[in-house]
Amino acid sequence: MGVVKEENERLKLLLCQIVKDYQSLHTRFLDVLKKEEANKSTTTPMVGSHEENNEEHHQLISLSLGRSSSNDPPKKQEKRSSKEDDDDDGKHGNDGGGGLELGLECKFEPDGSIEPEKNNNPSCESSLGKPEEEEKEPTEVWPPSKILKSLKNGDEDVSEPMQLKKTRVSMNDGCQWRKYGQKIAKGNPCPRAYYRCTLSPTCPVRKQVQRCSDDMSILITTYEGNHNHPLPLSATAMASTTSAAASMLHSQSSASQPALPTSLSAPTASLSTSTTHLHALSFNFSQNPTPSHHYHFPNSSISTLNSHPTVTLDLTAPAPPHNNNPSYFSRFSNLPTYSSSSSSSSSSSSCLNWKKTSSHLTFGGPLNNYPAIRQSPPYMQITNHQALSETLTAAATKAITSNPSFCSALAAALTSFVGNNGGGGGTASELGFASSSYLQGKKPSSMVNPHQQQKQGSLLLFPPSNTASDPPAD
DNA sequence: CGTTTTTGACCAGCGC
DNA sequence: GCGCTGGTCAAAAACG
Repeated sequence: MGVVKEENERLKLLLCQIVKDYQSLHTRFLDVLKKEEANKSTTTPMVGSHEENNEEHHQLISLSLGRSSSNDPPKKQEKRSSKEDDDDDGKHGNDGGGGLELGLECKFEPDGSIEPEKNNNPSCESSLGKPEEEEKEPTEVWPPSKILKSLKNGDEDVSEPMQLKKTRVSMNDGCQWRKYGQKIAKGNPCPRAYYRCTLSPTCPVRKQVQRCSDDMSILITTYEGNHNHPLPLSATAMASTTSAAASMLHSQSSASQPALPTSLSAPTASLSTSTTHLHALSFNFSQNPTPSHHYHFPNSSISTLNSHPTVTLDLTAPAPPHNNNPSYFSRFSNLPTYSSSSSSSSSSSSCLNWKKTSSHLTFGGPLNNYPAIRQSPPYMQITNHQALSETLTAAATKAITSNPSFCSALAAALTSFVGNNGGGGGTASELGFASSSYLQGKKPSSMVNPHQQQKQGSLLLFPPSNTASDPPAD
């Protein structure tokens, strides 16, 4: 039904355009007739001149169609013929040379579909299509083979064959992963991919990658387990950044709701990313009835408003002069699962849904326990927000500036983590987070604006290190 | 030829 | 018990 509706909408738009085109042509035709009448009244009617006028007439009409004859929909020619039924001597001799153009912009493919390179990314604008024709394509699963196929059909990617050939996944989060399964999950037409960490044969870390159903340019990554081996530097850098963020979230949540572990609602992370710049990151903690704490990384935020902690990384908009005003973030707070940046430039959003297992939320993260770092208890107690914010700022800045993927990507995410019990002292067997990351070289360009192809990146949230966490307060 | 991805099958947990 | 769903396995295919 969705597909049919969309097709219907497209046809409606097309019909509107054709009608408009027809009216325009009709007006021009009347003008031509008037001119012709005027000429007739001032010159002696002769056969030769009549033919000449006819020829001119045909030419004008033909030019006014403004479309190549080969692609003209039959309807148009019919219209023209009906207009010229008084001299139907077969004149399809439109020389098609320059002249007036009332082109519809959209090309008709042999199969009847509208050509403008459809872009599944709602935030992308086709440079060919009319804005009103840019409707969301139905969500669709994009296996690599299909992606490649679709890319081959397009012409915009011819200049980037390297990207097309690359089908293997390379998760740029500092670890190496091997895909071991794929499944269509309920509620999301995009398949969920399952990866194992291959840095160590015995590493139990798993991660799941799935496209956001709302914006398929966004990938949602969920980690589970703990690495039993050293992490690469790149992963460590991100870990230091994201663990701090996670710590803050967790701290806030646990501090305010120590006895209600399961009441920590699945946080929603939304992030906007730009194609080239990561502007900043900001953390806004507001919890009733306590005053809000706001940590500012320009244009981005992580907030734990009430029961819906939200992480927002707006990497597109320039930093407002004083965006530590909570209202700046209000648009992102309390969003159910998804929020979109209002960025006028290319942007996309992601929603990260927390996975809830049993009675506790889990997110896993590429946790690194090795060699001596033990997984932190489910609750981290952070008492000095100011100090932490500074640490976080430094860590984030360092990680962001040192890792190009941050700059090119978007993506990112969030989270929360959680313990599996509220009373503290639980088994703490699960700790994690979700984040957005990207599939390098696997991103179907048919789904993104070419200008956005560099936007994907990753922001990984790692569990806090021992230095940033304490045992549960209670 | 070794590694990785794909994909159908299998299994377990859960709700009805 | 049955069906649905999510996670994993493993053989085949694809890739480099």
